[in-house]
Amino acid sequence: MTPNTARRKETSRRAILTAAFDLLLEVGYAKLTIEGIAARAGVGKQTIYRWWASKGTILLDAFLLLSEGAGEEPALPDTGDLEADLTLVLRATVAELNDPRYEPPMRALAVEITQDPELARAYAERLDGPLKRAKRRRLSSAQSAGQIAADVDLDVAMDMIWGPLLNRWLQRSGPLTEDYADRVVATALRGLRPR
Amino acid sequence: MTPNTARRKETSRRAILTAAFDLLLEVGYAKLTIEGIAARAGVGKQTIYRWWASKGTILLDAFLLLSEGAGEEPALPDTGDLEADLTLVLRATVAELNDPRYEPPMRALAVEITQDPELARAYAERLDGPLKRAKRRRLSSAQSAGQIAADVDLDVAMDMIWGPLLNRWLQRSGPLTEDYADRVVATALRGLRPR
Amino acid sequence: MTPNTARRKETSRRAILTAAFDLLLEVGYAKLTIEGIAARAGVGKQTIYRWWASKGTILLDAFLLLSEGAGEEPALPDTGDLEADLTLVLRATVAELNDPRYEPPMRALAVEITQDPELARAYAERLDGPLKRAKRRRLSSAQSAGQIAADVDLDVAMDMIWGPLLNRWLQRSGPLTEDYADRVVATALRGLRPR
Amino acid sequence: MTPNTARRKETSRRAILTAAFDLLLEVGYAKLTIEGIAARAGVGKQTIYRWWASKGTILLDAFLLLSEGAGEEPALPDTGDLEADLTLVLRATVAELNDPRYEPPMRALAVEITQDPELARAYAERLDGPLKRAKRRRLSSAQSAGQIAADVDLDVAMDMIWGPLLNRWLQRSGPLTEDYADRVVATALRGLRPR
DNA sequence: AGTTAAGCGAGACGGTACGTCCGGTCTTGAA
DNA sequence: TTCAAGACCGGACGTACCGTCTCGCTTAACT
Repeated sequence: MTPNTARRKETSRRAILTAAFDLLLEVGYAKLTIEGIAARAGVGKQTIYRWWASKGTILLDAFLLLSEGAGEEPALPDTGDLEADLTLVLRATVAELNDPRYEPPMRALAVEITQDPELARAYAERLDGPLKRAKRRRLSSAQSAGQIAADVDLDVAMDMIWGPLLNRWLQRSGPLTEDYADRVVATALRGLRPR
Repeated sequence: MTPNTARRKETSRRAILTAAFDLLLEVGYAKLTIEGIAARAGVGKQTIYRWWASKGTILLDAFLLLSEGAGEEPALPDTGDLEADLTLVLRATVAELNDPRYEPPMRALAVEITQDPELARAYAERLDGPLKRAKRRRLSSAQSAGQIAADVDLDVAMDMIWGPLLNRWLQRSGPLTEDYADRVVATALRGLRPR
Repeated sequence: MTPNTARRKETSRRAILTAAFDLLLEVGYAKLTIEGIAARAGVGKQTIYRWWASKGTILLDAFLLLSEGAGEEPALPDTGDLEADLTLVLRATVAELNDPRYEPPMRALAVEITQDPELARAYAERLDGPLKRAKRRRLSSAQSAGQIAADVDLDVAMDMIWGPLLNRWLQRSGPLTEDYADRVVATALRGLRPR
Repeated sequence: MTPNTARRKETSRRAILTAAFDLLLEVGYAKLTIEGIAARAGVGKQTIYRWWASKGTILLDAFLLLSEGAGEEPALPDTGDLEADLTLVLRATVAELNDPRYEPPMRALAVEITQDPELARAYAERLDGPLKRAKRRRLSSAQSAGQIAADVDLDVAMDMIWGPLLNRWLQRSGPLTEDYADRVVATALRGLRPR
């Protein structure tokens, strides 16, 4: 039943993931079809169905293909100035989310994740995990340096910094600008209460 | 081109929205089809296509049907204790997002919004707008009462309070519990920096 | 369940039958596909599946379309000379079975009939029936005229005259020539025994 | 190009032919696939493609496997009474054609022959040939004995005796009974004309 | 009150993609 | 070298829905 991974054709695998990515940019997610991917990749449909359970898992693998070979764990900048570092990072995130080359696949993946818990798990583990650990390391370093209170829950802190951005992007609840990123960082760090 | 609203059959409108809602719970969003809705509602497909532009707009109207007749603008509790009030409200939100009767349609709507800017606009205006205004009023009241610093950007504040929750729910990036809600409120209010 | 015949589109029906016939000649029966017929006819596949149960029934209808409007019952020539008439008719049959325009569809239909009793029934009733009655009428007339013994079973007689021809054609058990037709007629009429 | 027959594995050959025969009875000709035969025979698909050109040739070989070892040329009974002998033989043929164990494969082979002249040739030579020679010998013997007129064309005679039966079976143009067999023999022998 | 035209339920239609099945070829490793 | 196993490309299958299009019927609105 489970296919024999040893005999898998690597060229076909890459062709499929590349075709999926390219087509997504060309025709959009709504018109992205398995048949289209197979045709573009020069591959039988069965070869796709044999190795992937859904369009979402193809997208996830396509993303992973991009970072394949990168190898190393990613890291956030750590100049010692937390606010400056976060501002830099969030501005980069804003730029990426607005980039017409990355927005469509990311949005497509987000949509699939919303509907598929299993895919969400795989995403969390394979794509988001390394990034999340990098974020946590930076916050942890800031906490050690006394820039974040010792009793702050870093997981909540991460959600409070990146959540608003992602949410505004996903829900289109407002324009996604550098200015907005800056304000989020500033507000998250200083808190809402008067001092 | 635009059909004559005056002649519209109200019973069919309600039947369609109700059928859409019911089917969503029964078969899930992936298997929710226009044909299925029409059949369930005892209605011709054309009647649906005549009045709605997409599945997303049907879902939006279905939600609005629920709150139809409610009439009044919603309001958040205001006991004077901001943290207590927010905790209460976010716990309720958590409960709603976990409710098997509300989760599927909300998630479906979120998915459509992610992919359709026009629907996002309609959602922001008709469904989310009143709620957002209520949230803003409560924070504004807290600001007047000196519980929130005068120079805090209330829009960012709102995103920082509700964003993490929504994000965790949409992305399934972690369990959505009352405890999490409490920690978000507490962290948002006091900020991350040591005092 | 059963589609509404009243709303059936006659142009599509004819386009499908014509396309099936034409394709059969062009690509041969082995490569005749429903998809191909639909594409050639400019019709959705569903329209074919809605009205026909199998490729065989399409073929049968395509044949019937040819004789549509002919209206009248066919008749065999009756000059009073049975042997001459039969010889004429069998030679015509040989010519038809060898005609590259008629052989492929006839063979295809024969193949389908071999495998599908229900289709065989429909064929017997709608296509072969009128022809068989004509044959029987001619033999009956000969019997009345004293050219065939009164106690001969006309159904067996028919099979004995036309069966060898059809069989040789279907089974390709030998060349199908006018000479063969002549010999069959002669032998059938006079019997095998010496007189 | 042609594989080395010397190295051919006899067990696989028999397994394939047996599997084909068994599957034909189990699932019917329409669902008889090369893959299915290979799987049932415990054989790679390539092994089938290496040695057989088509499903029809497999069927033909499967039939030949049945009579393998029989070795001797078959012969029709020859009691001196032609009509009795033929009646006996045709009744046996009727029984065979109605036998649920033999009908499906014979019909399948007939279908393939209808569509494939090359297979028809092979069938005529290897399977039908011996039988036909036996029939011819019996008629020839009858002719020598004066039971068939000297100038009767024995090939036509054979077709006239066996053709109606085969035809009725293939075309399902009527019930295939012993009575019918008897009538065919009687009518063929005495001819249609009054004496 | 009678006529007209819209909305309506129904569902056939031309299409597109689905996910499956199988054909025929090719590759791998064991015998 | 043959073989069992099975991945591969290709392509047809029969199904499900899409969004459009008639078809009569019902039902307001406007003579």
